Amino acid sequence: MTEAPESLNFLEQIIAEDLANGLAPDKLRFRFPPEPNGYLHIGHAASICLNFGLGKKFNAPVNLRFDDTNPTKEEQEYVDAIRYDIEWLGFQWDKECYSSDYFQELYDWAIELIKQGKAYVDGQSPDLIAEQKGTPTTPGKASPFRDTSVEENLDLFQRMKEGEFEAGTYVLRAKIDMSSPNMLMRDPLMYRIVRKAHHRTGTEWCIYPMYDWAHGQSDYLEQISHSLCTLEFKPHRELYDWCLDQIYDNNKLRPKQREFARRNLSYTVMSKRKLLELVQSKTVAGWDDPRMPTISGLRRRGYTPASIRKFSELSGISKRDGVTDVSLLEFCIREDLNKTATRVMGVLDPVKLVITNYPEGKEEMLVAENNPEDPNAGTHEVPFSRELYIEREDFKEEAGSKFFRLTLGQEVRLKNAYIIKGESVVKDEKGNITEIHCTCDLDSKSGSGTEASMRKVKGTLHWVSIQHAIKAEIREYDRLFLDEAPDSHEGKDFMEFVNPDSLKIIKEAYLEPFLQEAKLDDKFQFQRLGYFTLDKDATSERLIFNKTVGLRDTWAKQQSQPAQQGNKPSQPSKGQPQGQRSAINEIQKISKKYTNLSGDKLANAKASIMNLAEGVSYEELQPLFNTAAKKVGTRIGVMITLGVLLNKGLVRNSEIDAFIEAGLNDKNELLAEEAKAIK
RNA sequence: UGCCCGAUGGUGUAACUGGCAACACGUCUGAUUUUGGUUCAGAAGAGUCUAGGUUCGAGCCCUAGUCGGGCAACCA
Repeated sequence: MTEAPESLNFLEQIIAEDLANGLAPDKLRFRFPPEPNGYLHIGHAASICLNFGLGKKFNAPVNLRFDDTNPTKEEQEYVDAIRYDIEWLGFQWDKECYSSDYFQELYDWAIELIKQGKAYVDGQSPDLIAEQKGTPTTPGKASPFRDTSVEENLDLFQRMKEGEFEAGTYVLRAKIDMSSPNMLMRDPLMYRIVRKAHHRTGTEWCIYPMYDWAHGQSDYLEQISHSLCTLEFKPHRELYDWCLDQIYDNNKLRPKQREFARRNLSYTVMSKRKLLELVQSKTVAGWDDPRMPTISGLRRRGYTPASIRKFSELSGISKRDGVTDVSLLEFCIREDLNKTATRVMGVLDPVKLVITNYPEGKEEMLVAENNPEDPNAGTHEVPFSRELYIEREDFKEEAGSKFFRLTLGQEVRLKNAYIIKGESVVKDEKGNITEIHCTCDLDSKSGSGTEASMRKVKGTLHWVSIQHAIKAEIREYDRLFLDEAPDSHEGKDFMEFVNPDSLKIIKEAYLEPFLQEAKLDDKFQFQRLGYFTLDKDATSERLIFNKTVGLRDTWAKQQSQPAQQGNKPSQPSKGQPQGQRSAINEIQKISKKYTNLSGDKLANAKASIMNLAEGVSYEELQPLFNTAAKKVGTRIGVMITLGVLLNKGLVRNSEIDAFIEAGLNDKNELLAEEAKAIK
């Protein structure tokens, strides 16, 4: 009977509260308000999924509104791209709106404000106006135009509209409060003159409203109930409300602005300006370069709409800014593709394998399962013959017992084919392996049901038949930046962290012929390698596949651990290394619950700490002197450890004395006791 | 020097509004496996920024600090 308590994010809670306080459910309406000045990225996807998700959850319409009040930056190209991306993500908007649809209403309201003495035309230079604004800590000064008469303001504003003045000569300002602690309330600009054709209104207007005068009013006109934006707009809320106050009619719904944290992804940047810089500097091939965090880039890379929606869902919504690890995004796409991608075989770094006991000239078609996760996915045929390619790294002449691949004298299975045994290698004069010779157990054909075919072997390799293989270009991508948060370093430009090896092109890889028929949106798993999708540059003569993401690879992980190779950007490693625990960590762990113990258990804990303390250095211990007073257990553990170190000849210093002194004076008897013992 | 916002495992979020700090990713074991994938079972990892206070009881409420972020575009 009791439902699992559904956990709402803070915005859903606000909406639920409004509903509980009497807001009619059919009044709910949301909007996604992009400025058409760039392409959508994964951060926008969070906002899209939030707004459209809310619409779905509360059964409310969601408008798509292009916030197009600045013709110097905005273009139809972006409008089209944004529309496409949202639909591709799987969302449908109710009304398609444009701020520019409201230019007339906005203008009329501005006239009203002037008439009420709440707005004035300012003819000063931008510099002067900025100077008069003051600073966050010092109040601003009134403009000499602040007290211009209503009639004169009306006349000036009219002439602004009619194009009598040059761009930059006059602006309309709201008359609010030049000494407000909120800089945005210091007589903000409402209108400026811009001499540029607008992508929708053409040259009809030469004055354009600013964001603050347009956004809330647009929400109001569309009767948006909840206007959700990112954190940096928080200070705008006061102005948003002020603007609404000027025009608000009690019979209508009053929109409410609320703010949430934007979604950042590790190892990339997310601002349109920086993405544009990557494009313009030719660091990437375009907005839809598969390394870009744009929706179009992710799409080209092979990400699915479902995976991006899942990512947004798992990331959640909050008011605290942070960086979400790309591993979550990768998890989402693997999860989706594992269930849907067709399994195929392709060899990226080939070495020739000859099956010496397989008849020359013979070829046979073998059956390959399209997707083991989906019994209804069917099968396809794959040609087999005496000479194959296998992956170079799948063979070692001599290998340890942990190598589950082909070695001399060992058996492995060729996926969907036969069990083979490595026999000998052919090398060139430099000692490079040019051919591997093996024999195969002709009774072991996969799916034949013979006893031989059921045999357990150490590993399974993917392969292609040389004579049947088709060639293709493969593009593998690595993270675009070497740093987890490339734009978070003061004094360093994010471009310094660009990963020079983010793109690896394999000009000639060998694929099974089934792939000749691949179409643009098809998703494949190249078995044991990863997920791949056809690139839009591909033609039937020249196939090109993008690697979306690799399979999880515990083998590669093991390999790179001891060597600690620097060729792959290492995982973020803040704090303690995981998996192993040092003595000091162990002491902390035991100490934590120290005060809950008594009798034998207490004695045992103390003994363990003293024992572990033998392996602790002063450098490790010293930082723990700052342990919060309330973490008594930890401080006791530190005190005991300190005692052991002092016993071993550690020289006292002021830090140590201070720590002991604090312990002596502590309310906790156990701590005071330990302190006394080493005083 | 002002105003606003935030702070919970390595990361992202929860904690039904004061009651045993949970979930996911990641990490590590083990089992299964014709993908070193998937799946399954398990583990480690948090004294909830600090110091006080209210309370039988505080991640949550109050006070004061600390740290981080935002705010002075004719951008949105």
